[in-house]
Amino acid sequence: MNELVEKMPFDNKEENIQKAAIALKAMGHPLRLKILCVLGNQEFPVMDIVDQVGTTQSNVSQHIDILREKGIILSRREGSKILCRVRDAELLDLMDAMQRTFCQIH
Amino acid sequence: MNELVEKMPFDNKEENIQKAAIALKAMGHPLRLKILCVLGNQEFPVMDIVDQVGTTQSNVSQHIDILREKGIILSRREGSKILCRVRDAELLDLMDAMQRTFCQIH
DNA sequence: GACTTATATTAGCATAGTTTAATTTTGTTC
DNA sequence: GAACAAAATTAAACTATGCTAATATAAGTC
Repeated sequence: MNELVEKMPFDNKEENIQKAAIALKAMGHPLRLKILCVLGNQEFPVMDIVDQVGTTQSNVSQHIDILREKGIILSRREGSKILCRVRDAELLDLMDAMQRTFCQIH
Repeated sequence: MNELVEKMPFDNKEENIQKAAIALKAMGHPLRLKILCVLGNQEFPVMDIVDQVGTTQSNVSQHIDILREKGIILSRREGSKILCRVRDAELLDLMDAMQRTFCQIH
């Protein structure tokens, strides 16, 4: 139809762009990214995260809520604690790639 | 020093987190992400991008400025046109990985 | 140098996101 | 069920972003 279509290696369907932008936006906040880094490939209670990131329980809770809402992290209750973890291994790999791409000297 | 340190596979140095968060935030906007998808691995004048993304020249110009400022895209003048492109191949690879991670059915 | 094309800049307004502080809910232990 | 611990919720204040419309700059053409 349009010769530009063939030249575009990246899918630019509105729906996909929206999805990706929502996820990137969720991760694109220093405190939320720090929460993700603290979690890494493990599962931690909210309390532990609060201790690591250096802000209030309320603030962490709100940011965790955003990450959960956007599907970046999962959480489950265990007794009186809520355990959080990064969604899946694929996302952990992506975080690794992000680190390499954005945190090296260019 | 602390047994948690060894358990953390992800670098959580403040400086790196800041850097990555800034980049992710820049990419985490639908219009900016669309600009990046339109660019792909090619170089295009601002005008072409405006035509593709469906908003005003002023708006595109401002978003391009943000992407440039955060080091996501590069641009150069050629005559009366400004040609834009995604920073480097590594970032293109990352965009590819982002697509896979965020745009597939999970 | 007037006209056109391409891009950038500015200011104002509207909306969204962030943090703080206080309160509430949920679960556990005695 | 009182007291405590863990997490969530709410509201208010603050800050940042995004968009529009208008204007400015820069280069190319006649």
